[in-house]
Parts: sequence; C-alpha cells; structure tokens
Amino acid sequence: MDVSKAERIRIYDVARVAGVSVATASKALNDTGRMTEETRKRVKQTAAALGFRPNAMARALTQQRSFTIGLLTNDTYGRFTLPVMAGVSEALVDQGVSVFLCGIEDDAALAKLHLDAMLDKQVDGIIATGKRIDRRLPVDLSHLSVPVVYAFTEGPDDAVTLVSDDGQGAREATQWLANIGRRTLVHVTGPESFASVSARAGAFRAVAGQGAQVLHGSWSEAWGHEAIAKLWNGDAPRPDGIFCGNDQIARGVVDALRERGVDVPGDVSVIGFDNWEIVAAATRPPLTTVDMNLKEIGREAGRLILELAEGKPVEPGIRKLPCKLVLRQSCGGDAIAARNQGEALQES
Amino acid sequence: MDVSKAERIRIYDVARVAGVSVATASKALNDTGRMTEETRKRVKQTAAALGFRPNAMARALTQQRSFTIGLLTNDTYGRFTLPVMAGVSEALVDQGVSVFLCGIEDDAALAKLHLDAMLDKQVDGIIATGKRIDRRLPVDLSHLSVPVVYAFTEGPDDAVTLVSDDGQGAREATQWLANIGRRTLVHVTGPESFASVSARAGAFRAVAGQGAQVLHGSWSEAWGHEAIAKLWNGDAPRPDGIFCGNDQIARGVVDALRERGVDVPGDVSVIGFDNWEIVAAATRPPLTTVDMNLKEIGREAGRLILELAEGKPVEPGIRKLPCKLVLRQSCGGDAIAARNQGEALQES
DNA sequence: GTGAAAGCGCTAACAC
DNA sequence: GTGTTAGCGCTTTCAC
Repeated sequence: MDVSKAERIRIYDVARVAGVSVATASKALNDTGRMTEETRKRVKQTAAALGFRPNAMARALTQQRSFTIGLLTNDTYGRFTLPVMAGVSEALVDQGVSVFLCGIEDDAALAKLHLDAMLDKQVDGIIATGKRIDRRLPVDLSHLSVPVVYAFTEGPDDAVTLVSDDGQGAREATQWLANIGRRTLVHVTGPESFASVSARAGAFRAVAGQGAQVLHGSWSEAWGHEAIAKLWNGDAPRPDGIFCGNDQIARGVVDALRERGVDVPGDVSVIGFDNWEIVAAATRPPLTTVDMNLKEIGREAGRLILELAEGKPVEPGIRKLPCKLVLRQSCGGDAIAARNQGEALQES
Repeated sequence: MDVSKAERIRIYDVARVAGVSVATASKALNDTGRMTEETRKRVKQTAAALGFRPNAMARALTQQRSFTIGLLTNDTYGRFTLPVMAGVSEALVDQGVSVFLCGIEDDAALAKLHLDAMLDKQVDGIIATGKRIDRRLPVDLSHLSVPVVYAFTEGPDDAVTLVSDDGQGAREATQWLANIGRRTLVHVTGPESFASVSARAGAFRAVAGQGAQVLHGSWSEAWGHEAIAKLWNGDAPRPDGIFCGNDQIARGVVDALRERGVDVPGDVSVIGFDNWEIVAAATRPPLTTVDMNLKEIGREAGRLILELAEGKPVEPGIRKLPCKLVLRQSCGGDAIAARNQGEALQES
C-alpha cells in the first residue's frame, strides 16, 4: 500500500496527537505565547514525528507575508541575471523565501502580465534587474504596494538601487597595468551611449592620463580585432597595455595580437571586463579581467528586499558595490604589480 | 495625497458596490453558477472599475491549486537551464502560472531545502532539469504528492521525461556533411562517459561508416585544438568534414584549422552542437551547428506539468524532441546540400 | 498555562 | 436567480 500520497499533516493533527488545542500547538511551534516548557517540547516533538510542515499559503493569508519574492528581468541571455539570481536565492533560501523568476524581454505587455501574476500571489517584494544600469525595465514599479529593489538596472531617484562600481573597477585595472610598468595604455570599449562605458573610460583616463586613447565600438570579438588593426596600422605609438570594455572585446584583441605575432602578455598586457568564464577562460592566454561581483549584488538585493518586507527602514539611493580584479595570464607581471601595489598602499 | 498604497480591493468590496452578495460576486466573476446575464455583467464591470484582482493565496487555499510550479536545476551556469526556463515560462504565463526557480548546484541539502520550501508553498508541480540527460539531481522526487516532469535530466523509469534526440541531431549533421560531398568524416567529441556522446557517436558512425574515426576528449576549445593537431600530424588521411560534440570543441577546431592555413569551409567543413550563440556566432567563420531545441523542451514540460496538475492522464516514458541544424558559414555547400536533401526526400 | 472563537479572502454547498 | 453558511489551514486576541 502506497502511503506516499497520504494527505499532508495539518496542525490539527499535531494538536490532536499531542493532546492540546490547535491554538496551543500553533503557539508552541512558533515560540510565541506562554506555556510549560514541557508542553512546548512535546508539541514540537509530535510535529517532528508526524513530519508536519505548515501550509505556507494558509499562513500567508493571516500573516500578510508570503515568504515569496519576484525577480523581474529583461536579460534573457542570463549573463547578468544568473549570477544576480544566484546571489538573491542564496540570501533568501535560508529564510524560507522562494523566488519567482520572470523573464520579460523588453515587452511591456509581458512585463505587466508577470507583474500582475506576482502581485496576485502576494509577493513580499520585487527585485528588478536587467542588462545595463542606465536603462529601465518596460514597466512602472514605482507605485506598488510592495517594496522594490533595483539591481543592475535603472530605477527612480528615490528607489533603492544596487550597481557595480564601474569607476573603481576600471581604475584598479588601469592602475594594475601602470603598476606592472606598462606606459602606453589604450582603452578599447563599447558604444559611447552606455553609462558604464563613460564611467569606465573616465576612470581609465584619470589614471592613464587625459591624452590616453579610448576607442569605441560594439561589444564584440570582431570589434576587438578591428581595434587592433587600427592601432597597429596607424601612425600613433603602439600600446603596451590594453584595457578592454568587456571580455569579448578582450578576446578579440588577444586573438588579433597573436595573429600578428605579438606576444601576450610578453609584449602587451590585456585586461578584460566581466569575468565571463566561458570567454575569459577559453582565451589564449586566459584573461585577467574585472569581476563585477554580480552575485554579491544579488545577495545584497536579497537582504535589502527582506528588510523592506519586514518594514525596516532602508536608506534609498544608489549603492555601488566594488569590482574585483581577477588575475589570469593575459596581463603578466603579477609579482611586480603586487609589489608596487603594496608600496602604493603603504604610501597612502 | 498618495493613493498608491491603498488597500487591495477585495471581492467583498466588489460585491458591496455592485449590490450583490459575496457569493454572487464570486460566481459572476468565475463564470459559474446561474444568474441574470445583467447581474453577471454588472459585477464584472464593477470589478474592472475598482481594479479588483483576486488574492491568489486565498483562492489557492480553497481550490487546492496555487497556480505555481517549481523548477529545480543543478545547472548553475544556465547554459541549458535558461532556454528550458524560458520555454516553461512561455507556456505557463498565459495560464497565470508562476515559476519558482531553484538552483541547487549538486548539493543534496540545498536541494532538500528548496524542495521543502516549494512543497510548503503548495506548488502544483515540479519540473526537474539539469545539465546532462544521464545524471539525476541529488534529491528524490519520486514519491511526492505533486506531479513531476523531468526535462534534460534523468528521472525514474516510470516518470515523464523530456530529452533532445541526440541521435537524430547527429544523424542530420553527418548526413549534411555527406550531402555536400564531404567524404572523409571525423567526429571530435566529449568524454565517453556521457550518454549523449555515445548516442551522437553511434548516429555519426551509422551515417559515416563504422570505420569513421571518433575522438574523445574534454568539452573544451583546447581539446578542439589538440584533436586537429592529432589529425593533421598523424598518418591517417585528413578529414574534409568534422562534426564536433559541442560548439566549444568546434570553435577550437576551426581556430586550429585556420592557424594551420586550412580554409573553413573551403577545404574542410565543420559542424558544432548546442547552438550556443556566444560561441557559435563569434567563431570565424560562424558555426553551423545543431540546436537542441531546449526552449521547446521547456514549453512541452510546461504543458505536461499543467495537464498533470489538472489531473489529466499523461503517458509516462521518455519523449525525444527533435534537434534542428542551424546553418551558418562553417560548413559551406548549402546549395548543394539543399539540392541533395531535396532529392533524398523525394526518393524516400 | 491553555483553549475557544474569530478571521485572513475566497469558493462551494445548499437553502430560499 | 441570489444569499446564507461553512469551510480551506493557520494565527491571534481574549477569556478562563
């Protein structure tokens, strides 16, 4: 006889077996109310023995908390969303909070559909995320009855927003190139229209000098090749350090250099941005690159949405989380840089 | 005055405004029960006017259906899970069903944690998915009180399971190479331990001849390079058609060939497997490759879990969904192949 | 200390 | 046709 499909144990069953009322059982299990320590213990033991698990929906109905949040994203490819999602989930699973994932492309109607479905399901909060920090999702989340946290996507001014610190990441990368002795630096990056591109380019120039060259193109390997063709065929002095706007460009750059017989990292050091494993690890040599710590952004978003859901006050505004330089082999001079970095720190 | 945080409209409000009882309002809105068409219309209009949206949790409590399902995956990277997820979501969002995404790595404890959380939340069903079709998730889903569908991961024999048809995909790819006139075919693929590797290799040999060479290695670009080194430095006749086990290997193969001065697709045709955009599109030339139709697997999984949740009978067993050859430039001879393909079809 | 009773928002029998 | 009543499974006053 199959006992697997047995009905779920309800608190009513626990109460009956433990010889107490439903009310007492509830209080015992939730560590509320007053009662003999003995009673509480007995109820808990019976609950455990029976394998009782409270029905979250019933609980939500009374408590006005569903222990459920929604993650709205327009990043179908998942390059940005997945790490964020992983972080969110990691921060929330221990609190018993589950996450609805809603991919909305850039379709306003689809976004509304998902949003309404989530709201109907009484989510405790919504995390909005996307693929760039200067674009909004095609849906207005500013007047909902549940809290919203924006992570890696643009939100209203008075919202709680999390982004990576592009300036700091670019600064560290450029500084690293300088520290290992590279003197002629170039930044090969994406389209000027991206806010992150300006932020990174600005930081690059602040370290490399205002005259340092910045080349804009698409976010592709092809553009990396093209940029090297421009740099090597032109009249200007060739760079010995190249900081790229993302890993795909960096891979194109490294490939193009190798094809010209230029040694990386012997002759030229290259640093990427994103730390997208599939690209960075497969490059020959593997890319030294800037990691945006998206998972940490996710974790923080999870923590914040939880605090908001619990009614705790959270200071609105944009929070920039630091990036981290990940060392592989495309840069070289690690020992030198480490030493110089150490000195720089001591000086400050 | 901010009206945004206004309390949600309940069915009670609709009933009061429409001048009927709550029961009548419920029936009117759900198109059940009997009443004047006029009453029903009036109730619906008031509901719309007030912006009434039923509380899904309250509804779930009575109906025993939460309109929520769980997606369990151990594919952190998301290369397989994301398309599947997109398909699932696409099939379900119109039905008002939301999806809990749970990444469980290969951690049994984490899996249990997520599973329990979902079960507590009364999900109507669970879709299990992973990164290979011959491995199980680290959690037993076989005796749950909710239906389970396995998509791109191994399940029990009597379960409903969806996988891509590796044999058919490999057959089509190999046949294509033969159709464009390639005579010496080689298959460069992943570790023998993968069931999909055997399936693809078997289909390859069935078309290319039992003596056709199959090289096993890792799923990496590096292995693609290595394989070409072996093939070009050895004594055996060099192939003019190479079918690869995934796109990363294919990219390694194409790069290695180019570096040896071998023209792709002029001298050698290369076909990959996976249609992983980031790899396939960035390869020079872009890869012709086999797409596993993961999104369709997801859609089908969504449809099936819904039928099961509604109590409809679904035939258990493994369902293989067809793969599709995606033409880009690494293969060449499209016109020839198309003609031969056409003839082959007419003959059959 | 413990339990009876009310109620979260909705649906479904069953009266009228 | 429409309304009254009784729950779904749980938490929470408030008596006792």
